[in-house]
Amino acid sequence: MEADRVIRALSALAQEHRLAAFRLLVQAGEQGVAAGALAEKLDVPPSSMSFHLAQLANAGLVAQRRESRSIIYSADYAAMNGLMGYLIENCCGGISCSANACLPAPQRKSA
Amino acid sequence: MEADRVIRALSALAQEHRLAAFRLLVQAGEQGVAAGALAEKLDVPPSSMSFHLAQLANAGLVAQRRESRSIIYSADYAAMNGLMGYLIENCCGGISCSANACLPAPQRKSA
DNA sequence: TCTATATTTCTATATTTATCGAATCATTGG
DNA sequence: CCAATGATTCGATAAATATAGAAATATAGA
Repeated sequence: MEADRVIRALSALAQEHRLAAFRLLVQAGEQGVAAGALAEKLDVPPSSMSFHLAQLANAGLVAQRRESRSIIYSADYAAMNGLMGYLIENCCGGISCSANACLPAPQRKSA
Repeated sequence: MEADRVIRALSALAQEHRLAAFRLLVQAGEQGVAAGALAEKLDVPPSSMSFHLAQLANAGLVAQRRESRSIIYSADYAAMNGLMGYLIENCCGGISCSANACLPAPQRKSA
């Protein structure tokens, strides 16, 4: 994942309603949630919700599909993993490490 | 980590110079990097750099310490892990999973 | 086709964020 | 104490983002 896309993904998630919407989608899984249902659940006007969902889509964090009159949004897990991979991949001076192990020696849990 | 703090952390990282600065700090480790050195490396005026570093600090992503006339910044790995943990912890409907395993069944690498 | 539903796009406005020179503050050495 | 260095704060402006009503678009059913 390249820097520009990472920034768009981080910007997309760095907003109250979008972070909440994304988490709902992550929990909903592939089945997804309709735009209107998200708007209602988050108590946001449809036009505002649409604006936010467009940002998440632009960042590649969510996919959308039409189902009858509804537009169903769903989380793109690969993009989420890619984002986290980008942050992880550059920690510890390039040495690969898991999310819970990239602490420098003196800060490890065991210390 | 609570939602408000997560949003501040994501906002802090969602900016070209700050993302670059944070990555330099992550790679530098505990030793850290002086504010002026970061400004020079990123080719950003000192006052702008200071503005950005203050945001990273406010989000809890970096620590700062004075060393003679310099202020040394260093990445807070615990905060970074906390942020990623927050994103991971809510994936897959609450079932705990690692960063590379939170794909729904039909989207797994093996499929 | 007409109407209702679901969502998006348009438009205007309010708010937040980024930029950077100048002034200020803190520390060190002479 | 004074001058030099490293960094931050102030202030003014530019740019990006958020908000939400109104209008437009797409689908479905009577």
